[in-house]
Amino acid sequence: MTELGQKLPKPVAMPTRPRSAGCAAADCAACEVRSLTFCAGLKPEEMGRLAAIVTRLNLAARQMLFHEGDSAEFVYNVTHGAVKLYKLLPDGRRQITGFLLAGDFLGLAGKDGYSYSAETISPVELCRFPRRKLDQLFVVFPGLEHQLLGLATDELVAAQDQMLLLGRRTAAEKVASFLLRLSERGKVRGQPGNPVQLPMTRGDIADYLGLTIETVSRTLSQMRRDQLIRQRSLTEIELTAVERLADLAQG
Amino acid sequence: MTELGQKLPKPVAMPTRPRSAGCAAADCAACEVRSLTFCAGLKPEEMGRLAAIVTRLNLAARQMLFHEGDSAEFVYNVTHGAVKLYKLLPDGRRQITGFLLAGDFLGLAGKDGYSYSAETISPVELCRFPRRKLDQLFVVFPGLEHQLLGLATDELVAAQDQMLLLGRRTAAEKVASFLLRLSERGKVRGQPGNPVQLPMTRGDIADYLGLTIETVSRTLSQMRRDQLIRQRSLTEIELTAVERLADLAQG
DNA sequence: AAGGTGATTTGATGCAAGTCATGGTCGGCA
DNA sequence: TGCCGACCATGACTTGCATCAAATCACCTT
Repeated sequence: MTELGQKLPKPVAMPTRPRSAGCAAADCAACEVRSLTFCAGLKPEEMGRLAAIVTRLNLAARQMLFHEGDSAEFVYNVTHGAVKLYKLLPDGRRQITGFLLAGDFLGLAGKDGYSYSAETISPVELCRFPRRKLDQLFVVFPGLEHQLLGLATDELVAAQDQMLLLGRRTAAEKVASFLLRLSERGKVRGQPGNPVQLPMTRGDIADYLGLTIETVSRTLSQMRRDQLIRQRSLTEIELTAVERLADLAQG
Repeated sequence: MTELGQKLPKPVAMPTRPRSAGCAAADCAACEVRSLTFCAGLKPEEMGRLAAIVTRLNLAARQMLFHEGDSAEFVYNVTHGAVKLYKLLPDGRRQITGFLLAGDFLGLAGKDGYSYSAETISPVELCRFPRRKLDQLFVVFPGLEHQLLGLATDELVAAQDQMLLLGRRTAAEKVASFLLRLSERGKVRGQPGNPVQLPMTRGDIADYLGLTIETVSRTLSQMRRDQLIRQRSLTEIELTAVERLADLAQG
């Protein structure tokens, strides 16, 4: 088990970002990640109605967006930074169910409120939509709900992949899969994709892969010895043998 | 690792069920499980349009509905029997991502086709809808897509629960959770909920919980010794101490 | 009733990953 | 500049679950 994140919500100074990218009410047209969100492919009129209900948020690292069980009043789009979603057992064991990067969506919830807690990893910028008002827009613009169903379906596919990983892959396969997936996600966002950025801690990675910190650390060390990766820094890993890494990931 | 299901698709004689419950074109109004499906709460006109595109299927046990990667041309509602969904690794390791019972929905897929294989466990009756025609109905009846988003959200919540189980629970906690969940699902369907029915094999349970057959068997034996359960038969388990079982499940 | 076959249970043993303990590294701050 | 605390790496050991190997059970078929 690892630290719980809630501990030490050290109030970090929140730098006001000068750049205004994202779904700001006045600026959705300039949003860099729009094509990845449910804001993609909307008509100008629909965009305007969306912009009218959105609130832009800036959060420092290690801030809670909401806790598991909270009534689900908002949905969010991440426009900058990284967020982790997790569930806890009463004794503190933690499972991270996802890492969100720029362009990712969160907030779908059943009748029991949010099914996970959400906490920022780095300073984050978000678009926040009141669920109630979004539901009203669905009636006028069914295409919006269609987009959302598409996102939910993608999430479901990813969740099933993660079940296969958690239930049936070995530690080395888990870590290799994780690095490759992060690399792919970088590419989709127009980033290099090869020196992979790891905004999360080893503890977060462990709780995402169903391992311990020590096993993650040892596995990365072994990959370094096997020349599969090179560690430029703690948060930056170069994949030096993507092909062999992919073989390893598949068993 | 366990048997793969594909082996021995022994052609079982398919009994033609006399009863015509389910979403048969002529009989959606009498469907026993409608309230659990996206057919719930539709207006008569919408029901009629749905009934016009549905095909009723009867399948024997151990039949494939489709394979992972197949192009996703249909979605299904299970009206009788049990279905398992699973993903395979190249070396044969298997993760079952879900068991479907009467009233459950399957077939949501991203652009790469179905993300899992689907195989019947027992004789099964299904309603099959062509995805293309369903999409056309969405344009006319947005409420249908709304229902579907609700179902997808519920599935997502369940998937996150399963990640917590696979990544962080012990073998005993996994089996206890599994039995309690099956009991709850029985209740929702108006069944007793206490002698729990297990239509799947020990191997299926193992591949669902990320364990081996032997560990599942040993864990059930231990629960029997601890008077937590009583085994009426291989497929029927009585929960004799639901409270203690729930404590065990939560760690 | 006998025999065959697959599914389940049980026991013995091994190993992958967890736990415990220690030391190193890095960044922030007085 | 040097202390401090969080994070990370690594060695020693422990253990939960997997693996391997039989035995038993459930159920068909003849």
